[in-house]
Amino acid sequence: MNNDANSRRPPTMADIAARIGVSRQLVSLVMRDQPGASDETRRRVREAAKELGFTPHVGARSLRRAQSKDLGVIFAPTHSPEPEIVEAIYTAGAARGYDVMLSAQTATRSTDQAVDDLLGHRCAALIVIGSNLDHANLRTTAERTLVPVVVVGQGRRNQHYDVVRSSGDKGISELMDYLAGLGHRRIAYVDPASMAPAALRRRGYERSLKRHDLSRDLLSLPGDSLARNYFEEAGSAAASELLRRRTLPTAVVAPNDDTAVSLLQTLVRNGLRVPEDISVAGFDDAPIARLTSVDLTSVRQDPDLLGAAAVEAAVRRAEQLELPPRESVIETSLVVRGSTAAPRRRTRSSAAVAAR
Amino acid sequence: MNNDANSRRPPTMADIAARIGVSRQLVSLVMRDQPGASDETRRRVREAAKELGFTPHVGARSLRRAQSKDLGVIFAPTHSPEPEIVEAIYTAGAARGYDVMLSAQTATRSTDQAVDDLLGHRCAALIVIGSNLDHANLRTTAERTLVPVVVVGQGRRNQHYDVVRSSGDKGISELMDYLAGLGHRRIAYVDPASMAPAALRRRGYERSLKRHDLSRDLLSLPGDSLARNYFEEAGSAAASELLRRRTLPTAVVAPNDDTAVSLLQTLVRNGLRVPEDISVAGFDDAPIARLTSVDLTSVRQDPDLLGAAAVEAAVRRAEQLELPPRESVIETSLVVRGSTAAPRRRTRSSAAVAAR
DNA sequence: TTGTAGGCGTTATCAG
DNA sequence: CTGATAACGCCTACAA
Repeated sequence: MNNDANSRRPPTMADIAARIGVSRQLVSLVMRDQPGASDETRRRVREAAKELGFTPHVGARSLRRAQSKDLGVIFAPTHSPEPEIVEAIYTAGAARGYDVMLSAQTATRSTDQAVDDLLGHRCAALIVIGSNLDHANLRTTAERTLVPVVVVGQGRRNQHYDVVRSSGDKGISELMDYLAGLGHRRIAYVDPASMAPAALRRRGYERSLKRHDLSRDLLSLPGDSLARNYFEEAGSAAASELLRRRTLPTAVVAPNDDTAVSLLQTLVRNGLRVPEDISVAGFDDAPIARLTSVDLTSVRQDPDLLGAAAVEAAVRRAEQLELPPRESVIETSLVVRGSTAAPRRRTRSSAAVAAR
Repeated sequence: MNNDANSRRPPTMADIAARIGVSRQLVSLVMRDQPGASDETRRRVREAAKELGFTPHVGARSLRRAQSKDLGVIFAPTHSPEPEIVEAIYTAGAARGYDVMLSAQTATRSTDQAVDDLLGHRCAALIVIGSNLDHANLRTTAERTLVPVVVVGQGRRNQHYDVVRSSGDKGISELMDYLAGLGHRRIAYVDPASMAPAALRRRGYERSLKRHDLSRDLLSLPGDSLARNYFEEAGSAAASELLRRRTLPTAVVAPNDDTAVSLLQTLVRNGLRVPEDISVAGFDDAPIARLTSVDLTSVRQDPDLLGAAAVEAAVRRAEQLELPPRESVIETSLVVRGSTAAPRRRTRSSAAVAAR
């Protein structure tokens, strides 16, 4: 009855046109929602397309079209806030009429491979999320690309690519203001040495110390940010270091939630109560911070806003290539949860630890 | 010196050919590593390609080529084991000469949209990871697709699409054997009602009860698996229910790690010690289980094997469409960590809870 | 080893 | 609204 098994060729616009007796270009018009077809014809075209299971060939389309409407996105699928930003990019892109093409960056697949993949599809712009490339590499990439590049999460304003990041310094400052306002006088800060956006956040801590006349208590953790579970191990290590002390700070801040949660859990497992004995806060407001069983105070870095800003930057320059790249800074906001509270009057907590 | 700002057109094979004075087809030959060009010519072509920043237009290529070498992958970027499976698919696909095209499934982007996206690129096969579609929908999708569909993580053998899943029932059985072997006689099981692969895992629990002559203790949790943090909330809710009891089981098993970790944390926050007072185990061996501060015993569901099996199924049917779909079952393995131990002789733990 | 010719499915232009 | 024609960049076949 049907064609044989080898008629696996997907239907084309010509097939639709033949089926309902109109021209190919009319079908094309309808598929693009362009004026020039009657409502009745539109209906018949759409109906036939559905019956045949027609899907436009995007390769042919991009071959013919002058300009692409695709945003290429490079991301690390298993790296904490990146998938959320990707979802936001889909939403923001759709709102501006852009499709999204994903390309993963993994242990066995370099950023350059992902770039070539997306360039091969002739994307209108590239959005690179949390790349492990440094500025020199990113610059080289942006130069060979011919297409605007937007870097999300790291970097500073420069003339080669757009930068979209959150205001980590101000976010940490606000968190410190809140803790100091609660009465905390000794606030420790965990610093995972090899984390790209960490420098900015630490600056927020350092400046807050002066503003509130607090003493500095920096726990610097070495390591490789690409190593599996680096952030979590940094949190555990910081907790262990604290637990070895005779007196504890009344609060600890970490520049990401993975580290903060790991720190918090290690403290709790060792008999401390949070926030009664010690307050803990993080950065990101990652899903893990929102768990009712974690309930971590954190500085929210809105993935939706980051994604939207990245799309805006990409579209802006895709449509006007001569514009210079910009830097977009996304405001953070403090999310107070149950892991922080006013310190106790006397440092009974440290006594409790010493007694263990 | 150079062309003007509007010469943003990416270089083509013709440009390369013109530059070094050879024919376009020779360039094509070289780019495809086909025989028919001298080594010297090859070198010059590659050099010119690099200088010009040439990237082959995959749209044009797919338009011309008879068969595609792309695997389309549909996944939910923020859903726990999926990104890891995606990474594995990249590796396995590359080993077989296939590229990977990703398309995300989000709260605002349906599976069908992702399917259309990938079909538009004329992928050779579709791999659908953890879709929220039921069998009827998946079947309809597979039928309209003309291209083989592989479903990862759920479903049973059928004649419309391939199924690649892990042996959840056997995995849970093995875990139960281990716990019973430690001396546990009362083992509770958390069952998030709306989780796709949960039914199979629960069957493993049920069967183990008979084998070890244990009494059944099933905590059934309602909810919508697409809701944010559903699994975590299920874990917290299960913990709360346990804490209300006068006597506790000596062990609790959950069919995924998110639920198990949330359960564990809630128990710890309420003063129980794990594993001294109660053992907790999960399923997935997700990264979160490996945190030193969580250290959760779990049933490992190897994302690399799942990804490799999915690629194998996809390639197999892409290259021989007439073959019937198969079901591939990936063996799980028990990963014992610190959250499980032999129960205490007397149920002091329950007394401790009652005293709170 | 190189050249010539044609076509993949779509978009675009222009005259009817 | 249709029909004719061309083009996008690449691949394939075949002839030189």
